[in-house]
Order: sequence, then structure tokens, then C-alpha cells
Amino acid sequence: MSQDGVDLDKSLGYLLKEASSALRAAMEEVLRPLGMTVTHYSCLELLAQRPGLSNSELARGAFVTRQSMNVLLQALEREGDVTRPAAAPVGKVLPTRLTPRGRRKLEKATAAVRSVEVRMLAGLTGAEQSGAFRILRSMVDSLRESDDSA
Amino acid sequence: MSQDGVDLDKSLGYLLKEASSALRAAMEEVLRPLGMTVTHYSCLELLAQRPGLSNSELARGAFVTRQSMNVLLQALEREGDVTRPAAAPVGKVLPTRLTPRGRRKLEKATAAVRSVEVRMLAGLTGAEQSGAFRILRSMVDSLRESDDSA
DNA sequence: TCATTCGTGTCAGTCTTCTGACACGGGTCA
DNA sequence: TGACCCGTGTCAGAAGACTGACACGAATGA
Repeated sequence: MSQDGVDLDKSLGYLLKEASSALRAAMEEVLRPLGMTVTHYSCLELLAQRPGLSNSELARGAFVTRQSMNVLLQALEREGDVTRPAAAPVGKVLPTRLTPRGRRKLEKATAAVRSVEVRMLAGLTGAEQSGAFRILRSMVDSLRESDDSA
Repeated sequence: MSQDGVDLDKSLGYLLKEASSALRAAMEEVLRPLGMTVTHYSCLELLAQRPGLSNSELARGAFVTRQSMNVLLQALEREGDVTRPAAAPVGKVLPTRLTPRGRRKLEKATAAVRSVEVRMLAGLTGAEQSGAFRILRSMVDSLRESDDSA
């Protein structure tokens, strides 16, 4: 349908984007029947592992802006999946927590997402996986530290 | 600011998302002064390496829907960065090509993006990079082939 | 030959996310 | 103590991307 790639097919950056896109698509596919989006799930998973996270912290953890996360949190609060105190215990920070209902929804989602990750990692040895982990970590750190200096 | 991660910090999927997010942010940062977005740049780069790509093919290459790419192409056409024939030479496919103006804009963008990629890869050996390439490729393929069977 | 299927370009509407901006609480330091 | 900076929550508007739908051309297979 088109000639062979010239350079893009050798770019780690492009491949990284491709992998991330494929992962997101696969996650959306298994999350859709559960009525959840990826950001939705990320938020719940973060809250399960680190209860009491603030809106801004959740946003950073899910790689969206705090404005976007706030919209999501309001929806989750309406649905009764999370709770936030009406007034801030200290400062302006509103610590968020999962409700039992939210926790139940998360359990199904976690299982679905885990199956995707297993599928993604199929065919890779443990050594390859930890190698990939270390390299990706290095990439993130390199991009971040240059950002700071800028 | 929060307790140590329980599980998320060990997940390759999460790290993949983190790396992709960091890369996108770094690219947006260097592309913004040039008045371009990441998708914008991706489209131009694709066209430079594979002239005559159709709207749908560009969309797949940039990991967006063909509707989104169409909006972008119309804007690029208005600005005079790309050209599309008024009528399809064959079927409905409209082969797109860069104009000299588009090519000039792309050159600056390519240099900026390349510097980001170099920064990202700093501290990694050639062997590590090709290892990462192979592993990411494997992940994409694993996710895709399961998609087909589904 | 004809019908079915597939891929394409495009229109319309909706939704999500983002950028920009504001006021507020807390910590730092002179 | 008071000024300053930082992080936070929130509102409003804009931009980007998506889903759903339609018509059309080409390829496939009976």
C-alpha cells in the first residue's frame, strides 16, 4: 500500500508512540464493556494503591492536567465511586478515597487490564522485561532532567 | 507527598505510558515555538518519507482517526504546506504531497524533534537501544495479533 | 455478470482535554 | 511579623480528537 519506511521505522520515538497507542487501544477495548475509559481506570487504580491522593496528584499520576482530572473526579463522585470531603482538612487539598462501590468496579477493570499486560508481555523473557523497564526508566529520566534545566 | 508505589511502579504498561507522555511533552515543548503540534509534525514527516500517502494512511501512521487527520490536512492545505488533487486519480483516494513551503517548515521541526530523541537516548548504549527496539516491537505485535483474533 | 464486502473521503455532533486565569492556604526567609 | 513563592482547586473558553453515519469506487467471489 506504500513503500517501505525510510527512517520512521528505525526511530525509537516513533516505536514508543506506536507501542503506547497499541496498549491504549487494547485497554480501551477491554475497558469499554465495563463502561470505563483508560483515564477513568488509572484514577481508580491510583486511589487504590495510594489512598487520599489529591486531585493534582492524581492528575500527575494519570498524565493529564488537574483540570481534566477534576472533571473526571466530579463525575466519579456523582456516581458514588469516590468521596471527597466538602472542606479541606488542611490547606486547599481535598484527599480523595475510593468507596466500596468504586473498589468493586476497579476489581473487574484491574483483571481486564492485567490480562492485556500479560498479552503484551507474551514472548518476552523476564530478563528482557527488566531490561525494557530499566531502559524506559532511563528515557523518562533523561527527558525530565533536561526539562528541568530548560 | 505520597507513600511509595505498591504495584504501579513495577508495571511495564504504566512505565510505557509514562515514557510516551514524557516524550510527547518534550516534543510539544520544542514544537510549540514553531507553531506545530505533534500530530502536525507527524503528518509532515510521514509525507516526506512516503510521498503520496492518502488521508487514511496518514491517519494510521499518526495514530489518529481519519476524521481528525482530514481536519488537519484541510488546514495544512489552506496554509499551503501540502497539496491534494481536486479529483481522485483512481478510486476516492487523494494522494497528498508536501509543497516546498511545507518541506521547509518540516526541516526545522525535524531538527527540533531529533534533538529531543537524542536527549532521550542519552546514556543508553547502541546495544540497549536495539534491545529496546526489539522488545517494543514484540509488544506491539503481541497486542495486535490478539486484536485480530478477537 | 452481479452482489457483497472492503476501504475511502466527508459531514455532523459530541466529548474530552487542554490553555489561560483567578483566588486561596501554607511554607520559606528576611 | 510580613512579603514572597509555590502548590492547589476551580471557572471559563478554545482546540483537538472521537463516534456515528453516509455515499462512492474498487476488489472479491458466486
